[in-house]
Amino acid sequence: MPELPEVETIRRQLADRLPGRRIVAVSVRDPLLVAPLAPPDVAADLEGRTIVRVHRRGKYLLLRLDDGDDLAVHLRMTGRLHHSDAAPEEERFQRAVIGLDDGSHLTFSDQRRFGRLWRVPAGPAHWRGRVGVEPLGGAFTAARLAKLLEGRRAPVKASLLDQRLIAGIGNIYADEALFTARIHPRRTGGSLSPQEVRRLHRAIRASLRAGIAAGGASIDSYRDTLGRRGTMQDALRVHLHAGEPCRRCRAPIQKIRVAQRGTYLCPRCQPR
DNA sequence: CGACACTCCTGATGGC
DNA sequence: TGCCATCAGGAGTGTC
Repeated sequence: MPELPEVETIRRQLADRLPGRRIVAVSVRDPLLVAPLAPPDVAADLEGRTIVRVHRRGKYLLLRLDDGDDLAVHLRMTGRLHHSDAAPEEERFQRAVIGLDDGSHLTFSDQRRFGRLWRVPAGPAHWRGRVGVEPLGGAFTAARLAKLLEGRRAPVKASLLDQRLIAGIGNIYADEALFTARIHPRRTGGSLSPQEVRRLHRAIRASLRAGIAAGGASIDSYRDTLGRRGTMQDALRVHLHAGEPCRRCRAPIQKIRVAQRGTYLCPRCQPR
């Protein structure tokens, strides 16, 4: 599932190719993608606009339009964005095809139809309160993380997944970061020592950076904009490795459920 | 406000 | 082999 590293991989690819391109034709095949708006209205609204910049907020990909708004795209579980030089062939899970003035096409496809595409006003106001600090940005310090976790009684993993606190961490990188930091996912945020918070801070950034360097994790359906798989799935140390020996201590990796998510950990390296 | 359950979706999986 | 129930989960919403 696309998390920050996967969305960032897509962003970097599109940032090389989309700025300066004018949208000439929009075909929304699945009304759910743009609900509650109607596909023809969305098409008419976007056609003629020029994409000036490709940026990202957490897991939200943002295409800045020349009228000042952002076209926001969220891939959720199984969404994909594909950029092709020619018009794409019809495919079962195609939800929208955006034709650009150089003849290339941006295709949104999504098996499970959780993904969404919508227009938002540019700037931080829209995201304030909904999307928290960028974990790879300068504002995300160990002190900031400590403040976010201070007094929290929820499992620390639940807080890592809460997009209002930190933007872009999903189930994969939460598991990996907690393993690296040697913290049990069910520990409460408020129970972490300053040293543990520092370890977690470093581990979050290291895990996300590793994911970006690997071009994302293609566990299920994630592909980059050229249809290629990432390689981060091969570098995961606990996520999806239930029953296998821990790489650090050889104890069998456990799978438990935390915050309604399948959660992988080493019970010896990550004691409660 | 914080914590948590519920909901949306559909392909994959497991049991019988 | 076929059928059906269950599972997977990001984020928005509702409840206490």
